[in-house]
Amino acid sequence: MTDIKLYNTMARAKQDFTPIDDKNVRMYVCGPTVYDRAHLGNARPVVVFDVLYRLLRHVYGPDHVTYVRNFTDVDDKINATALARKEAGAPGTLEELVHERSNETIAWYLNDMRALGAMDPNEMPRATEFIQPMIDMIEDLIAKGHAYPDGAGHVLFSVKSYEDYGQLSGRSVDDMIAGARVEVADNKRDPMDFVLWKPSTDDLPGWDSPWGRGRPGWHIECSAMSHDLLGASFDIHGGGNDLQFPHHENEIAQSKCTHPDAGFANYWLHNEMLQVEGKKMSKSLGNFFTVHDLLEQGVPGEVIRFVFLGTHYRKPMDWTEKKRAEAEATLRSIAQLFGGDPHSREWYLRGRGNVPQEILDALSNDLNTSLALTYIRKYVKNRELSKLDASLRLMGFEPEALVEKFHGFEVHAGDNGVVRGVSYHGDGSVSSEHSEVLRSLSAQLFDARETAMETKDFSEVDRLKAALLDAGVEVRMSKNGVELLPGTGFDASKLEGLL
RNA sequence: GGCGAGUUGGCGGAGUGGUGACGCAGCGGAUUGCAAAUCCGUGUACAGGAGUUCGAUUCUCCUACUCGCCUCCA
Repeated sequence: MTDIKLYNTMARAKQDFTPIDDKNVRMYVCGPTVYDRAHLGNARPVVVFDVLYRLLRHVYGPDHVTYVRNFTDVDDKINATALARKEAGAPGTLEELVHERSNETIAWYLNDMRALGAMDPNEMPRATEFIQPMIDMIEDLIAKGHAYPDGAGHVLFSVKSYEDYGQLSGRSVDDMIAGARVEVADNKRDPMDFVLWKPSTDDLPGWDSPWGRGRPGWHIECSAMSHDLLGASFDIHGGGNDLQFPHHENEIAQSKCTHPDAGFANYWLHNEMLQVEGKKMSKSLGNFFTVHDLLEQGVPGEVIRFVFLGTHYRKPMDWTEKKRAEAEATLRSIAQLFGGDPHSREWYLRGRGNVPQEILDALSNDLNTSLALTYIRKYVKNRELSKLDASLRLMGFEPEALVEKFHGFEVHAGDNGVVRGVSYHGDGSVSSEHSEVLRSLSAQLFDARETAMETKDFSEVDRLKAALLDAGVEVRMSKNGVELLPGTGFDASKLEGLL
């Protein structure tokens, strides 16, 4: 069995991964707050942990891994949208409108993430479905002396009651107070105490609780949901490193205090943040965009995934136009390898090959996806289709989809000594009308070239070629034939009048 | 101010106690009517300083710089 090594934030070291139960490897990843479209940064942990999920399934078996990723659907921004809709005259109660907004953004999220090749987790719990377990947990924390109500509808967690508080993020409560950037509130016994439950006004969603009508704080949901779905002890807990503090620290405090004898999560994995052209993505810098924006612009999800996997998950990843273009070129070459020559399709017929050990070794070494992609490039270069196919699949790329999306459209005109004619491969991205034009042009260019080879007058050939290039069509000629490949900048209108 | 991460060739990006991937770009060549594509070849890189060592880019310390978190945030 492949030995997996993972960098455990808790230990600040790469460790051998040993699951609690190798028949049920359990992973929890903090999911999105579903108030709007997922931005590109939201997609990084999804892709990172999707690779880990696939690796775990490969190593332990697809039926022996449980992956849970939550949706946070208790949030003021969701409420604000719902309230605005209600005020604009939308039918339904506020609760219904909140639920409607969450449903809407969850559907967007799943569509976008699937476009990136991310598998759906086994469970995708919503915070609003786990209010009672949260209330139960809060009551238990109060009973054990780790939390206290303030009498005004809040319940707070007492960080001083948990001596290991700060272990994950390497901070001490005293240091943080010294940093003096903590919110001062007179209902807190300690400035670092955080909210488990807070009151809701009438215009906010709320649930009845022993402390009055209210809603849960942010951190308690993950403690409650992971416990319900994975148990008091599970293997991996993941998320972006911005969640390390305070979110994960607080989760640990809540869960460990509720279940003092359990280990909660054994391995804590954190991905680094994403940047755009060297800068943090932010609305004020004008470099903020969603996954959906990119997809709409015609950037295939596979390209986004490929770019993401090119950088190790624990390093900041810079999304740049140049990387986008390089990834697209690489995927195109893969597609042409699989789809270009019918003879190469024997890879379909031979069945699935084994994943090369070097790929497994790379991924098992704390998800060295960048190194794995290096091997993938090597397989492309050496035309090792079986290895390439198996490796791509493990990393979440479907060769069939790559062929369909990136092989694009090409026209061959030529003479193979037996048959003289025109063939083409299309994926529907070029209309049939345009494909007819291209087919005619390819035949015309081939004939013109044959003539020119005898007369040595290449003016007509050059005229056609220049016009095709201008229209965004790549032209490849040899004595065997002509290939026309419309590229991303293909403009069919520029071909009018050539025929 | 506190905590943490990082600094590898033109760019991106792995990795290692013993001359150092890979991709892109560049350069040279083959090929091509010219190109494109392809193929072959090609690179005085490991922030600076000190230390450990037979030997460090890889380990330790210091300095500089960059970035993140500390507030909703993946």
